[in-house]
Amino acid sequence: MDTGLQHRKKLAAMRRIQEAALDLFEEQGFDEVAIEAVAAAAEVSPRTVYRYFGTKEMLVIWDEEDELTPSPLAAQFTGDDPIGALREATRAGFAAMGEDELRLIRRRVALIYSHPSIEAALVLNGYEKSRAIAAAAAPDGDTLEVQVFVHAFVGGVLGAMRHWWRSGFATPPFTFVDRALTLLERGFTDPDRRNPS
Amino acid sequence: MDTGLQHRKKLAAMRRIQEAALDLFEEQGFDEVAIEAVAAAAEVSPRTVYRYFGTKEMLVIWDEEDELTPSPLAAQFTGDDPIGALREATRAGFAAMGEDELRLIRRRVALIYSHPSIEAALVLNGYEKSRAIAAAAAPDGDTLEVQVFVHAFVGGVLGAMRHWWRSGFATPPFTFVDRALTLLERGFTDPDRRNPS
DNA sequence: CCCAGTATAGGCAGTCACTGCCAGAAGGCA
DNA sequence: TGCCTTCTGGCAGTGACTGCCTATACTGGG
Repeated sequence: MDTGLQHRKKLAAMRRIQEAALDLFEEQGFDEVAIEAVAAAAEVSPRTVYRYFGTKEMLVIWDEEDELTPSPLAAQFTGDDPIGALREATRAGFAAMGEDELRLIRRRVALIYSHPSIEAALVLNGYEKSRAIAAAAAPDGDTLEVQVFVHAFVGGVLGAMRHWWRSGFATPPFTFVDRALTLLERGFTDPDRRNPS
Repeated sequence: MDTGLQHRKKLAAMRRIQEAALDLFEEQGFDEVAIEAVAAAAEVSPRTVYRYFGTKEMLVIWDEEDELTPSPLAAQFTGDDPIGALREATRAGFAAMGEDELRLIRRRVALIYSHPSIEAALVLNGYEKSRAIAAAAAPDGDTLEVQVFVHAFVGGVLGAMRHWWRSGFATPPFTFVDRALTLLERGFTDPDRRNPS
């Protein structure tokens, strides 16, 4: 992992840019804010914003944690219980979060689900990462089962996050992810009677 | 349903525009073709293309069948077995298709999964429609279970379609959708041992 | 058949996301 | 300190998408 001055300055700038972007998006709306305005607020050039984030949506989606993780998931995945591994990884991830990080995530989630274009970018992001992990964990990563599982899994987790948002962030997010994973595990047979005796 | 001359002309134009668009996209690549070129090939103005399809991605995603259906799904959904209803609707849908329609779908699917931006638009499209159906079918359409189910279902079906594409369209598409729905029904407990004795 | 009244297509100009290119500045390293 | 690599900023360009206005095509009634 790179720890030189350049890299640290870049991360600091990205944090500053994302902060400025979230402020402006919340204040004026995602579509009403031009990248130029974000760049001005963060005191960098528009060109740099694009170099760092690639797309406007990534200003919201980008998560600093993702920079670090060298896919601890892929390793766990070779085991017998991928969903369990996922559950544990998610639990640990949320548990390790401070209140500041959680607040940042809430801001980002609210923006994501209020703006279809951002949600679309997030879904795709999830598909790609998950497929990469699946490919790393299983050599036969192209079976129907794996494709369906990856897509359903990403969909399920994003559905849980969406519900977390819709419910005003009332409950800790892991609760929802946990329940979503349980649903995926058990299957959707007769969803109208989901809580048997 | 509108059946006036204007409406019929519009649909005819949309078919012509989509046909022209698919030809050009396959020939030169989605990103390399400007809307202006599509409009020229279909002999309409660029402004009209946007009025009809809204976005470039919709040129690929748009399905004429969707125009007609007044959501026969929503009605079936109130029953005890939504997945069964889905399965039956999908089966009937594919069965009613002629070879021409199937060929058209294959072209569109190939383009969709070759271009992330189109796939993203399709996912979102699926989410929205499914949520609308869910809301129409269930008054409490905002529970975690419904959100997770809708997202997982759309993801699962799109994963199946992706696999259909990856496998070179070798098997009839309903086979994959059927298996995907079965996976969703039964759940993903221990996906490494999916085919028990 | 014709005549309002309404809906629709085309043209124009503008905004903005995003990109390739080049010159200048700054970090890394001996 | 000085060279080399890497990164930032400015510039010009492409193309998706939109609002506005005019011309044209359809529609329903006489």
